[in-house]
Amino acid sequence: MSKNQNVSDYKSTKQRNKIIQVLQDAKRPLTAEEIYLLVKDELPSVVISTIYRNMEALKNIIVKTVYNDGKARYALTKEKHTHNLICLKCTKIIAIEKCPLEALEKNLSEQNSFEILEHKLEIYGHCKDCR
Amino acid sequence: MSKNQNVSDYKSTKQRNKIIQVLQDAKRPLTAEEIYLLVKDELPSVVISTIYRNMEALKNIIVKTVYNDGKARYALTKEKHTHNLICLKCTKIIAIEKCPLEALEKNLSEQNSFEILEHKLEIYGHCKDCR
DNA sequence: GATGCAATTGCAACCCGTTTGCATCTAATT
DNA sequence: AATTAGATGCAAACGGGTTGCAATTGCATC
Ligand SMILES: [Mn+2]
Ligand SMILES: [Mn+2]
Ligand SMILES: [Zn+2]
Ligand SMILES: [Zn+2]
Repeated sequence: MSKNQNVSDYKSTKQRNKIIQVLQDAKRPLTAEEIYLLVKDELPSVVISTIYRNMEALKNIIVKTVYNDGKARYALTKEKHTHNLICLKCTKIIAIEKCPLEALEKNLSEQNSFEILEHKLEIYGHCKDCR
Repeated sequence: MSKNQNVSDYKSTKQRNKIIQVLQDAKRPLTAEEIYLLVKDELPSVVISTIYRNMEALKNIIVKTVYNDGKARYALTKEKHTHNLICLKCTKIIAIEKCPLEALEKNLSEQNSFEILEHKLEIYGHCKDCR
């Protein structure tokens, strides 16, 4: 713990700042590998464990979702959260702008005495081109 | 391919039959490890790769979902599909009986020209005991 | 019931996304 | 400039899942 009034002991490093920037610029949740490659463009010496450790360090502002391919995706919490239609044939991903659950969470929460903090929703099927 | 009229070349083995029975008796989606241990009670020589290979062989009647803990859960498709409220503190799992998406899938499908085959929904938060 | 053969299994090695120990570096405070 | 706790790079380890291979078994055919 620090002796002063700082809320956190987190330091501002070039790796961490670039990671946040990459996530801000992202149009969809990114894998650790994707973040790693984008950060590496600017900071060639970065390693992937730095990405993972920052996902943990920044977990208060990041939402993590493990897809069915076994890889986690990371996105900034403040970014408008979207869900995806994922094509099982061509793996194309179509973002859904409006979260279909928003309207339902209140009821769900009350009926089950459960404080809902986050949720994970992906929809799988065949896209227009693959039917 | 077989020469006769069989729809599939799948054999009925004691391992496979027991795996299906375990899934039928399950009250919630099970991990490969959980299935393995339950099958092992009756067939001590079974190995976990047999479980995984059967999850693949039986994929037409099984739905697989990878949770945020990185482990996949397996359930029979024909079983009433449920979703879970998962407590982030005590990992308790509360099943939701009615799928909140059913009502929305039709619209979603039409608006995006996407044939929806399955979906994955988990909700994370704090349960009554952990708030 | 014996034969033939492809599907299945057990076993061990492997894969790959993620985590961790440790020495070094660096941001931030004094 | 000195101090020091947090952050990084690197390499090794972890763990859920996969795979090559030889032996076994279900099942169709005789
Ligand atoms: Mn949502
Ligand atoms: Mn559903
Ligand atoms: Zn497609
Ligand atoms: Zn709880």
